[in-house]
Amino acid sequence: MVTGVKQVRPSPARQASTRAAILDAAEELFAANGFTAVSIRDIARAAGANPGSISYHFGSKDGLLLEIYRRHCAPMNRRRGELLGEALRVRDPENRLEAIVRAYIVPAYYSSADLAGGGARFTRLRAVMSAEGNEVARRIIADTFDETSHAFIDALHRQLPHLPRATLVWRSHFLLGALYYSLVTQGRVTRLSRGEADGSDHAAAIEEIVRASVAAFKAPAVDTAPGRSNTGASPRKTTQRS
Amino acid sequence: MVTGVKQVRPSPARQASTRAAILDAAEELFAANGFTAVSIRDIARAAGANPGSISYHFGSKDGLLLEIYRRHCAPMNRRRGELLGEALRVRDPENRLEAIVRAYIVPAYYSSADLAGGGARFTRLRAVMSAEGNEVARRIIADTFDETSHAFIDALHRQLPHLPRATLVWRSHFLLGALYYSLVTQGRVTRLSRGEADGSDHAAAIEEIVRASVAAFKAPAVDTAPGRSNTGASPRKTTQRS
DNA sequence: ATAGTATTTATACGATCGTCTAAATCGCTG
DNA sequence: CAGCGATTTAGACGATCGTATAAATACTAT
Repeated sequence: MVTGVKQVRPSPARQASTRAAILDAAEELFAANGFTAVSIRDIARAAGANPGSISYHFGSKDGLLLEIYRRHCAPMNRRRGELLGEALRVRDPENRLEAIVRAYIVPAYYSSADLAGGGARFTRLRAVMSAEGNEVARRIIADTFDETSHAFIDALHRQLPHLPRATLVWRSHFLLGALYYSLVTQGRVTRLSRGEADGSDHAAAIEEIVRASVAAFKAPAVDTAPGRSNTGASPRKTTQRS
Repeated sequence: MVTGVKQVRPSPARQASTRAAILDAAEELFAANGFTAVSIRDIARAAGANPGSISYHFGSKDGLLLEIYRRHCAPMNRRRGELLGEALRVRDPENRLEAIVRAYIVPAYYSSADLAGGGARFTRLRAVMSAEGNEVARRIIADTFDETSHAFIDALHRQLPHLPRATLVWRSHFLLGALYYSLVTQGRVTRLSRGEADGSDHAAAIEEIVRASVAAFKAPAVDTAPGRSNTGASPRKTTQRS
């Protein structure tokens, strides 16, 4: 069955360039339009390659997606680990919290040097695959990203020991959602702010997310006891448990 | 044709039941798997209907999606308007801010009475369409939701006049992203919290998002002047403008 | 009950999907 | 230069896609 992934060792032919062009094109197209909506032929056309060469290099469409994840996950999470290590050495607790948050966010935009600009593109792709419920992506996330997220949450927990872990998980989840959405729907920020903000300005987005997330993390935990009063919004306020 | 939802109207034929069954099935499938990945035949099978009847009732696949939006948008945004009006009448400024935020969030989970449980499902669908860059959805969002979002941001601006509008747009954007992601990836919260939190508990999710968002909105604005010092995280800190 | 309309059904169409095969071409090595 | 493995190419396969059509059926109104 054409094996799966070839062994890129003796550096043969123009293989490297075609392979990289396919990966780049697929990443861009998947991130912009979703997995199912993009055909093998679309990718081949964008990469200037033959549809058959995609099967040759990656075996299948799933194999191509898997390889896209492979080339990004390791550098991104390694960078996150480095920055988290640096953050934990920050003396001032206030600055340390921000540094931890920043260590989680920044590599999602700028992952590694050799894939210039690819960090944000790959993160956008992750957002789209997550929304589509892609099975390949789901498996990789559980295998690879949960570990990094746990390390991040542990660091937050040491920093904010008065908050339950569940609270930190929720807020990390919101942070990731905000980050994803900022990459998926960039035009809306520009439009709603009437040009006052630029939704495609990654540097600005990072600063805004950091500021908002740090404030969110520092908020007191939600009181989970039943019978809270609210502003009369929810029609069904049963406070169900487990 | 044992459809679930009744529609006691002038009751022409079994039209109402089939039509509603198709809408329900399509909404569920689109929200779970994306637009392109779900075929007309999938929907027909799930709805217990004939593929041809979808063309008959909705003209095309795009027409079906459009109708899904149509039946949800008006009730959801009307409810948001009502709750925003109530929120603005809250005396205490602290509670008023929370009420405003709640007015934006709650209808996304519980939109209207006659579409029980459909609010969260439709919001999840919006999240997925947004991620996929669906053109039908994009047009509807710009036409319908921007107005509601502007009203929401205006209310926030009156409440927090010291913050630039751009800051409020960013944070509203993050709020929406968090909300979307909490509906798209519910299992991850449960998994990362090791069962301490339930990602599918909408009531809990609302309280967590409200708490986190209110805190985020109250944070001071990001200093947009160039040359800020940071904790040494970002490799490229150029603070580019426009 | 019968006529007429609304809806559902079976079926077919052309297009496009992911994948496979075999031949052509490339780039290196002996 | 000849040979050979690596890569690219053109083409075809069956499956499935969205949609249209015409016949069959269900319902309403007279």
